[in-house]
Amino acid sequence: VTLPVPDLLLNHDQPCWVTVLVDSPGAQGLFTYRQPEGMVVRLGDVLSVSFGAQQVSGIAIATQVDLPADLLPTKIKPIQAILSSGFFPEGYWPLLEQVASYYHTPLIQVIRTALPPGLLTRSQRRVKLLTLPSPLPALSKSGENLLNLLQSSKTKDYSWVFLQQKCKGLGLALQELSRLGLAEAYLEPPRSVQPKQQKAVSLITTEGEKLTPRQREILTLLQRRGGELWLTELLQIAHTSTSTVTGLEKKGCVTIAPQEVLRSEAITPVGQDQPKKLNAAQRAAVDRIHSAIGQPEPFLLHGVTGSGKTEVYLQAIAPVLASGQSALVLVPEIGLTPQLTDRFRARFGAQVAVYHSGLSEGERYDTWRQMLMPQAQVVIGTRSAVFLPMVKLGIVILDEEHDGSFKQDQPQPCYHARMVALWRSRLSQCPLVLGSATPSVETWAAGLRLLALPDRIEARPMPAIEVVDMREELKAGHKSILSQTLQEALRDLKARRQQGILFIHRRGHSTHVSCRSCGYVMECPHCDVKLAYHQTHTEAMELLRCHYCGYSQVQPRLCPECDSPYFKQFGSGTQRVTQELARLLPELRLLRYDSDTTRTKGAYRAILNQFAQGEADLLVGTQMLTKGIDLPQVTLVGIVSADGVLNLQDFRASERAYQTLVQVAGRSGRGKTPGRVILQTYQPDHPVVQAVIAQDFTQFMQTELQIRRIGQYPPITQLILLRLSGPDALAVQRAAQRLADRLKTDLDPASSELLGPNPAVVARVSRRYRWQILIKLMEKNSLEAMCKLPDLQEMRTICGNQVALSVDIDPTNLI
DNA sequence: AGCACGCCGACT
DNA sequence: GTCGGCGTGCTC
Repeated sequence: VTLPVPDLLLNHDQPCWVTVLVDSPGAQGLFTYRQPEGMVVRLGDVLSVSFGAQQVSGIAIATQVDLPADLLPTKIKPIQAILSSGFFPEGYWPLLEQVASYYHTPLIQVIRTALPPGLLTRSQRRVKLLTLPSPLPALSKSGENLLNLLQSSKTKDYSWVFLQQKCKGLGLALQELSRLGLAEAYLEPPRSVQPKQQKAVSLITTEGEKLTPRQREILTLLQRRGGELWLTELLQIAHTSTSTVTGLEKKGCVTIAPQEVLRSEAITPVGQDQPKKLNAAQRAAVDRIHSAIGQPEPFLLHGVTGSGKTEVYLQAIAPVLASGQSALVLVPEIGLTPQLTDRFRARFGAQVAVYHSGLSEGERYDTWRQMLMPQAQVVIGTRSAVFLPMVKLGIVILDEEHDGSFKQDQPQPCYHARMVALWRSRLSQCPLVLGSATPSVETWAAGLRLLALPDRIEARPMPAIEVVDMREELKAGHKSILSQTLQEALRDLKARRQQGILFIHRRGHSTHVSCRSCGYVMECPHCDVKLAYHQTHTEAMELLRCHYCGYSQVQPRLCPECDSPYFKQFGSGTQRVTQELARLLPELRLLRYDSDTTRTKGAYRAILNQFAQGEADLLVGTQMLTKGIDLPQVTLVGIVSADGVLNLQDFRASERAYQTLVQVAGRSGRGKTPGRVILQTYQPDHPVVQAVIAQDFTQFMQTELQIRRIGQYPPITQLILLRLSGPDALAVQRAAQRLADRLKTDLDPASSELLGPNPAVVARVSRRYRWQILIKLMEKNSLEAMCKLPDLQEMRTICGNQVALSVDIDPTNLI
């Protein structure tokens, strides 16, 4: 489909048929609808149409004067409603098309990803309980079952899909209940997010005949407040009621009209901030970005930890805003970087908006609309923000560009925000700045213009990295997981009233639970993975949770296999370390910073604030500590064990380990006092450890690229991962085989390689069996070399309807 | 997704 | 001989 220029009005002189891209799972495609009289549909509008038995959303794509010959006019249904108009700015469609074609995803699915959630909707079939007669009539088994199920719900109302899973023979059971008048099925109409309206009172004149003293009072109050107030505000300030104000409206003194209000996150007031003085490298970087304004030039801003990248972003953006254009700033996880948003707000004030999945549907909808306004704005957002419809985009910044969360690997499109950002910069003719202390191999190899910040700000030194060989510790008879060196350093910390960070790597996210008597390991009943142990801090309950499907259960006291009481979580990083710390250094005050303690909203900020105010000496945490937190008072970073990071089995293992270690180490010595890093490992000679100590990024990249070249891995080659899954193991395996056979005939063996089909590493998730096929394309000429795959629809047909297929271009997660 | 249509197995 | 399961296909 080629999408239209959105602003064309449909022609009303002739009978007008509208081609609609319908959003329905089974039938993504184009359907023709009639534009009813009195309705003005614009191309690009989000519509509500009836489709089969349900109401679905669709996008107006094109118009036709004549109906295609194979369609009878009587079959055509009218458009039900326009849900939203003008949601796509000019020049936006090519971006969606690019994403759809590169990532082999149906266009409507790309649109669904791009638009704020809740805008595209469909009707839902639901069942609700009507009455409950006290002498219960005789019911069949399934009827009784359904009745009980409905009663157990608070709202006495369930979706059809949900009941289908719970209740065998649902159709029959419902027929029975509805015959007796007990329950009924209904179609819930689609409900889409709408702008929030509030009544506003505007002053027309303070003069009028027969005004009461109270009314005069209100008018002067309104005048003093600038002539316009929300009705609710006015009522509160003037201590009056609606009737008085409507009285004023009748006398023609004021108007009361609904106005759109924006639902936006409450802004925490932050102080004013002035541009800081730049060092030479920062100055050069800012200047080069400025000279590229108006051109689609991509830059790699490679600045060591603490080199002041944020200040470069801020000053790069300033003239863009001054010229009336907007800036898009992408970050890995907004919750983890409250400090960044604070700095942007302190510099640019109310022009700064945020956009991420933590916002409510209404807030995301409103931010989207806000971005359609022509004035200059800054938006800071996560991956999905790359699709925000900035009208005049002047610069795109992608911070921590190496971070894995920019890649979506779950529903299609499996896009990488960095790639989409590159396309946006081209379509908007504006520079793109990729920033990182540890750029990804892909970006490094792409040969972008390099802006280097080799030194920390104010010429502060990089922290000294000391490696502690844990084998020597053991030989010397020290069995603690905290080496003598680290213990001393921690003691020293307390003595000097300084603060430190202790980094613990937990493989995956957490630890598993096993029996010390028989070796039994708790696994998820729906997936082929071990359950992870979590201690909930609210209720002192021990939970086991599956990270793949969300299943959770209370930790059993005894082993389910052999009833042994020695049934405990195993190798827990955080817990073992905190126990050890309590034993060896009881005077040290700790704060935990990990997924268990930061689960609730705002917890990150709270913990960081506590730490910043000196309520603890040591911050103990996991991976999250690597994500761009800036704590100038930290002088010591301890890495309890680098080994967990080093021993991952993936061609990107070295790259990830290097990034993690360098980022953690970089938290040390960002303030005036020089920092120190103590890295404990059993493999001090490991090349990654050596590279981290040497603090020579270019050298590390050269070696790494060499390894990728020899092993024929990305970015030298390009990967495509086809994931198949379904409830029937054999059906999935056979579909994978059929698909692989078909691909073999399509792909040129000289330039590509087919690996698999193989069962996925985690072979079962949520009771679905998973297989995968990996395609390796040997030649990769540009960052976005396109590959020739069979049509998605065709591949899905080969898989059959009980096996789902998803295409992941440039996968980063091969599990 | 939700529904109609149509083909096989268990019951009156 | 019929009822009702569920696999297949269509929805402007």
